[in-house]
Amino acid sequence: MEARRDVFQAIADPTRREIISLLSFQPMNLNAVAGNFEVSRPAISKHIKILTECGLITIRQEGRERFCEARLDKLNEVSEWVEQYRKFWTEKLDALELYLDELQTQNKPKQKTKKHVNKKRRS
Amino acid sequence: MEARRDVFQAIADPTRREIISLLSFQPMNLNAVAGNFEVSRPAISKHIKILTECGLITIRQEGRERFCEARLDKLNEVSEWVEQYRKFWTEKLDALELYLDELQTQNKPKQKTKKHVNKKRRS
DNA sequence: TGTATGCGATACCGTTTGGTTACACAAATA
DNA sequence: TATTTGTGTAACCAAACGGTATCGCATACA
Repeated sequence: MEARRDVFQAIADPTRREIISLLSFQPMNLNAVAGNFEVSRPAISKHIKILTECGLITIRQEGRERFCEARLDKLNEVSEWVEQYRKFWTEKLDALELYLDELQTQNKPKQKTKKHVNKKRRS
Repeated sequence: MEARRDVFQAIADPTRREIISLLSFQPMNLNAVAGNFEVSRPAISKHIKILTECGLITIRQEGRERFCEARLDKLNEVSEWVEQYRKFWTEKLDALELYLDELQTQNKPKQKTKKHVNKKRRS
């Protein structure tokens, strides 16, 4: 079970993405994490190990319990890789979006975003 | 070789990420793509197939050649998934901000935060 | 027409993945 | 002290992965 271990490979598995989601709310010990899934506890333990190996979560030992905490800054690597291609899928609609943005700004000029909205972001 | 086939799994392989990079510059036929790698042509063919199956590239047949074109808008799925966690790694102030948001929510429960805070989620 | 090219498809192979059951063991609890 | 709880680990398994070599077959070209 030793191999290439990077963030891209770590988030490829849907169960691991769910674990990340869970832990983004609050740290949990391993059994608590496992309680949210159908699969066995050792299976989750392996996923946790993988996530730990690539730095997406850290373990804090506390007595016999091991609390897992999300370290989501490692996702920045994925973000940067993806974002370099954003221009390939936003370009066409940029004009429209700009128009909509300005419309919104005119209507509600007071609304502060405070969220680094990452400008273009279409679904 | 049939299985789960989604964008996350597709970009997990470094060779496939390189193929995406190549094709983001211009469409190329399959042999041209394969020419950029050490591995054999059938191996690249398989990668191309996987990328096609999850919509990251499209094939345009032209005589006996098959031109591969990147359809990077499919990366939006990855982008959206990652970006929902951005607040966990961008600025340290974000934690404070989240805290303040929740405080505000408690004080004025009517004010919608638009941040899906999602406390607990145990089953 | 004969030959070279571009590529799919198949068969095969070793390794990795994601899962299981079973056991071991320290820490917490009764 | 006896027992429950939280977890690691080992052994095992089927399937998927990433690769290869090879054959076949249109299409293009000499």
